Amino acid sequence: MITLKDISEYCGVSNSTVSKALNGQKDISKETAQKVREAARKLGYLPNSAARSLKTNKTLNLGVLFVDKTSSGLRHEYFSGMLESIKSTAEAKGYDITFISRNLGERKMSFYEHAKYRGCDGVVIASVDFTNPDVIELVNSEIPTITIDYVYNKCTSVLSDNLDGMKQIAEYVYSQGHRRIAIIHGENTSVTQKRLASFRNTCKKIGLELDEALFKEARYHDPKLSALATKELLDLDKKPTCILYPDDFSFIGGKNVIEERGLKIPDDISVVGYDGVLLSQILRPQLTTYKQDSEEIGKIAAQKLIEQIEEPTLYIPEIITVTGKLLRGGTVEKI
Amino acid sequence: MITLKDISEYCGVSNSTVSKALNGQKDISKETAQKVREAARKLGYLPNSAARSLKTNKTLNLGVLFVDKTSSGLRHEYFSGMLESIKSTAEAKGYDITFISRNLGERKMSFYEHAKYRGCDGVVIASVDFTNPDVIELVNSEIPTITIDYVYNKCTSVLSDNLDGMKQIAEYVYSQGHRRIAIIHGENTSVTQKRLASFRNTCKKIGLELDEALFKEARYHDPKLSALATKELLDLDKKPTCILYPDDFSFIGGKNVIEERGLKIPDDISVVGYDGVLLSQILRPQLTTYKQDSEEIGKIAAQKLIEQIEEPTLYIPEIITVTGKLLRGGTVEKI
DNA sequence: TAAACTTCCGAAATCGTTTTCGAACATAAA
DNA sequence: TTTATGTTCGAAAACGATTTCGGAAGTTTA
Repeated sequence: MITLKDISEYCGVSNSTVSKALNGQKDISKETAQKVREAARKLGYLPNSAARSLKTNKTLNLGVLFVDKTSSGLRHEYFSGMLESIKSTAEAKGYDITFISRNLGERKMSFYEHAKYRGCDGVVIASVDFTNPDVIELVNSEIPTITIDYVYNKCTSVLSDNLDGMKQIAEYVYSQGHRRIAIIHGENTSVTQKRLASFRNTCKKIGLELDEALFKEARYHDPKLSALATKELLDLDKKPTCILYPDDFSFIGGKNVIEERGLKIPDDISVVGYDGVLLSQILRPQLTTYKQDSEEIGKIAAQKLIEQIEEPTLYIPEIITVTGKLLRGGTVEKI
Repeated sequence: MITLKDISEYCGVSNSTVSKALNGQKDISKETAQKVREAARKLGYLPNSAARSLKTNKTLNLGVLFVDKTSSGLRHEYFSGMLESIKSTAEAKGYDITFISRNLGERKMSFYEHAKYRGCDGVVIASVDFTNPDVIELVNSEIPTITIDYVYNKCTSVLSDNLDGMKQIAEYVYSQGHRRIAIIHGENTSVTQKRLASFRNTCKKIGLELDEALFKEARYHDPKLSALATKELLDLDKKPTCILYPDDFSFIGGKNVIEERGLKIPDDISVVGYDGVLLSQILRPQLTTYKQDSEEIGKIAAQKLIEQIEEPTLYIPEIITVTGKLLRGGTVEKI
């Protein structure tokens, strides 16, 4: 392994000179710096990140916390897309990505301990149970953190605009003449709460009275539960003319039930998804849905986290909302 | 930050004693070891991984190389499932996962340099362009590597059994009476080559003569291209009775075309996918497909890599094939 | 010419571990 | 009693970088 020492011997200068030259300190003459850099290249020098971070207390390493209760986890395009985006943004700024988990071998660690042990400069928290004490410990620690789709008091959060999403969906569906709009919503999380609140609010604003019978719960990303909910809705005396699904993938479950009953989308019943995953736009008719900009969310999260790491004194927690876009597919019929 | 020194002062023993006690060396008396461990717990000691790996040259860190040309990358369930599995297997053995990329900040690095810089104890290589010189450099380096779905001479590889997959599909479809079987295959990769070879081979074995007009290429994970290929196939004078798709997701593209033409699956035409992603089993009728065991693949890859890292002297490169399972959905009609 | 700056470089301390080797002591064997 | 053996611990040297501080030139100013 080539170390600083090898270079210094090769160049006939000291250790410190080499280090400084390579790091672009300005108390090194141009000629020396040039000579050192060339030698480094020639010898194939690579800095040792362990040694470096031991001394500097920085690792250029970002943790990501990506666990979820339903364990659909990375299988969900919203998260895998976000991860890709976090990754490439971080890399462009010189940071690597490490997954934070709770158990490292036999040893059980809290998330905080793990992040600390790995020396993460910061952590992106997404798709977890935010009420978990371990998560809270991490957020309250000295390690810079940023959360996605959840707000804590003291750390920056990036939110997909669920208020806007549901508002746009509700308004659009209403504008197409629908008055009996059913909503199948996910389990009780802050995201679900926002979507529901926004739905109720928007309905109220446009003067649509709500029928509690049209509210059904079905866990996210679970087509079977959505199928069940769809059945219940279709069994109602006063059937909905439109069903909003918790996410695009879950919609497939509903779709099956609808088609089983010989109903046609959108002629007999209209449907709307949420997320705007690839699949939704491949289906025929294309699914009307709200596309969450998971890439933008990931990008901003990484950027803000890195800012916070590199300029801690300028840091002010903020809440950043990333709006998505209503994709008007062909699953909502004008009536 | 609590260091060894703090513990040693607290306990009134030396640095080395603390280190040895914490690492379970046996030249420390039970009483001392006990005392030290308690103090460590009480003070909230966490080892500094940078310092540790500086000294030991081990990081307990695994790199994963996950880039692909089509950049569907982690969005593909095959890979996201694999990653999850690699991650949890590695974690159980005390290893973390870091993504390896090529650019760290302004500095362009080769994959090898990156892995070396981060001190990865080993690297899992998947879903990349395996002919890339940078990948080859990494494989040929001193860093333990393991490849997925590609074989190099000197490193262990874990392969999804594409030969078996295509064989099972072909045999099954044949057994259902199909004689004009079209195959839409992915771009020219080693995976595609294997599937094609297996298809041709199986057909030959069962005495089915091949019609080159029934071979179409459409990039993986690209429903539009599959739709195109499907059109061409349906425009043939002698139409296929069954179409094999490169993957489940691409099938959706074909499905649209088929339904546009007023054909019904499986009554008018049979179809088969590949992968066995969640979606495929949600569709109605359920897609007949070959489920690749991406979790098993990830698990074995992580296990073997760790073995290689921890017992380098016992290491012998091997080729491990993970078979999947034919899922008999409802998209292949008996004729 | 002396004083005051600059510019460029190096010695050495330091980060927090692990590990080697020998010391000290106790115990067992001769 | 002497010798050999075992047990338990600590001093000190690494690992490979960064950084502080001061010294030696060379250059400018008074």
